[in-house]
Amino acid sequence: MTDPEAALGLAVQQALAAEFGPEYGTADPLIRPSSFADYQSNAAMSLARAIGRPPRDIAASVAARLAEGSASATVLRSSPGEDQPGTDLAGSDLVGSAEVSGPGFINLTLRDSWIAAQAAAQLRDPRLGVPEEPADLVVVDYSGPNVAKELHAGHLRATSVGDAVVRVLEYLGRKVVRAAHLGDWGTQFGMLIEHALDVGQEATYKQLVAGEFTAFYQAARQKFDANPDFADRSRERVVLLQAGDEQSVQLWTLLVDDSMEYLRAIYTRLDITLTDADMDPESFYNPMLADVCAELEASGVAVISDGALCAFPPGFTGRDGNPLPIILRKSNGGYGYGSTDVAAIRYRLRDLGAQRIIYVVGSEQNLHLAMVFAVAKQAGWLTDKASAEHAVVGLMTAKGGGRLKTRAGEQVKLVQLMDEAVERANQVIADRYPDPVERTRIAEAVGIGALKYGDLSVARDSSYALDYDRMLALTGNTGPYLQYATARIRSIFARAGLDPAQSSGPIELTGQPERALALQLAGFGRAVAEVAETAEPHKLAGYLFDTASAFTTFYEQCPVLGADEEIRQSRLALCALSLRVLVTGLGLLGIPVPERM
RNA sequence: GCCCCGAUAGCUCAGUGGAUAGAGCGACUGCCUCCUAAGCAGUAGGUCGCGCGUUCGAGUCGCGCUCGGGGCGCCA
Repeated sequence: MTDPEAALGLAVQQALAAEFGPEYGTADPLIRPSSFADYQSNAAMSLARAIGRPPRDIAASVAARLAEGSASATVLRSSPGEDQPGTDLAGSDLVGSAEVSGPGFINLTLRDSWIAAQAAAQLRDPRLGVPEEPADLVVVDYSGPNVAKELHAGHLRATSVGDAVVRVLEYLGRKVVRAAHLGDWGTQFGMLIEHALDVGQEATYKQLVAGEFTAFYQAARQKFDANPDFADRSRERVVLLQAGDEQSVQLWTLLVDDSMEYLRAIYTRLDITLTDADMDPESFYNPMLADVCAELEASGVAVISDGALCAFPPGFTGRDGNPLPIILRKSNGGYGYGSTDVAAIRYRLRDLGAQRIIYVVGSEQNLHLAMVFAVAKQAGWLTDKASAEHAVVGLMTAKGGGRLKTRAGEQVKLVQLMDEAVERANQVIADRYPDPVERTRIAEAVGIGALKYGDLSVARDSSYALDYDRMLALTGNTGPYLQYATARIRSIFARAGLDPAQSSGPIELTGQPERALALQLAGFGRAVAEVAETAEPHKLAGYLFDTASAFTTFYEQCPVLGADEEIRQSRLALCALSLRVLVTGLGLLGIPVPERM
């Protein structure tokens, strides 16, 4: 099983090396999808100057060599150490035609027999052609839940994107630590505890058990903003809490436990793989904070400024042009998010041994995270053996494009969004399934699928308005479209009384829709690997949509069950492969796949 | 004031320095005696915000603008 782009790239490199010398065997073959052929190589133009010949001449000799299939004579690896088992490059089997066009494009068409063989191999491969990557440890920080605050619509993206990234990394063989950095330890908890003391423990318990986090939080917040005395008490209360004061801890535990129950329920319904063990509460870092501060102060990374312990990573300046700090310990002795974030990155790098940390976090934290990374570098925790990256998540905006204001009631709870999604799906299928249980199950899968796919199918860093019609669409490039393709495939097998898992071909491509589908399916491994590399699930979403489109075209034009036996077997195999790619891909995005719809 | 992000079809968005910039929605025209019409085939719709530059070649890279969003010391 070989990725066509990689196979062609290697073939072009071999041709270049054979024609112009071994130094060109490592040049970028610039393989791109083409509207004039399966792929094109643009290497002739980029190498014209170095080789010292007109691009069309270069293209012509490469094309001639590719067409005659002698490229396999000298086997060159694209880079030393990069071993690709199964990259069997008999050029004569691979390239059907190579033609020069325009200023020096080489239009490359694959042989049908090669594509068919790849599809057959992919069907036999338990990994569907997805490469295996080293078991490096990757920490993915995502979702960003808070104790005593309900998840709102804006949490959806950081949650679904992070979860998709996690699933993809694990599928590729990486070792992944999920970290939902649970906000449970900041000033706001001083505020909440003070408020709880004001209203009494009994009333607090009642309100929280009823799930009215938001109301409770907002009441506290209002007092905090309006009443300086209350605000001061709150800040003092955090210090007490962080120092382990019994009464404070007791009330805090109440808040945490209730919130966890709420989060478990919503993650389960959204099919998010986060469990209790993946919660990475800020309070977890509390015992490390003093030591982190001591270490940074000893190494000179942190200094006292205005009574607070601050790190001033180089290159960051504030409004007034002065160096900008990360506050590690506040002047009253308390710790804030700067402290825990710095402690967390030390823990992840030094204690867990993470080789990569991906922060799937809102764009508004860009500066803060850049400073955290800078401090980690200064401290010597973040070296060139590891990486920390901010996978920026776009902000959800109000209709006009500004901030969503909680006060103005613009914040929509994530649960409301989910309910509405399922309700819309329900309406579409209201008269479709006799069994109400099955109907409910399908509506749930379709609604949640639409919601998640809607968020996962756009670049994660684009900001976006809360728009039900857009987010919950059920037709077109949507989750249900992909789900529907799988349901149709299953229906074919069900009608014939066959098990897709038993379908093995052989595969023979008798027409354009079959050929296009098989070629599309071959790109699965590349699409998955790309998501891991960039932490951008929308690339997989786009790939799956193209795959479902290719399948649907095939479905419309190539009857399966009514075909002659040989063609029937081949088409059943293509169906089986399509089904596995789509189901696996949707699984990697965390989108449920109903059997029928 | 400084920093980060964005501006592509009526709307929402893709787009790896390559040829004639693509989807979906919406609009319009067709398609259910045929494996599920949540579908398919087709039509219309673009000075890729503006200017200059780099390049054989720029929606893509650089610089300067305009407009919008976000951020910039004890909230997270």
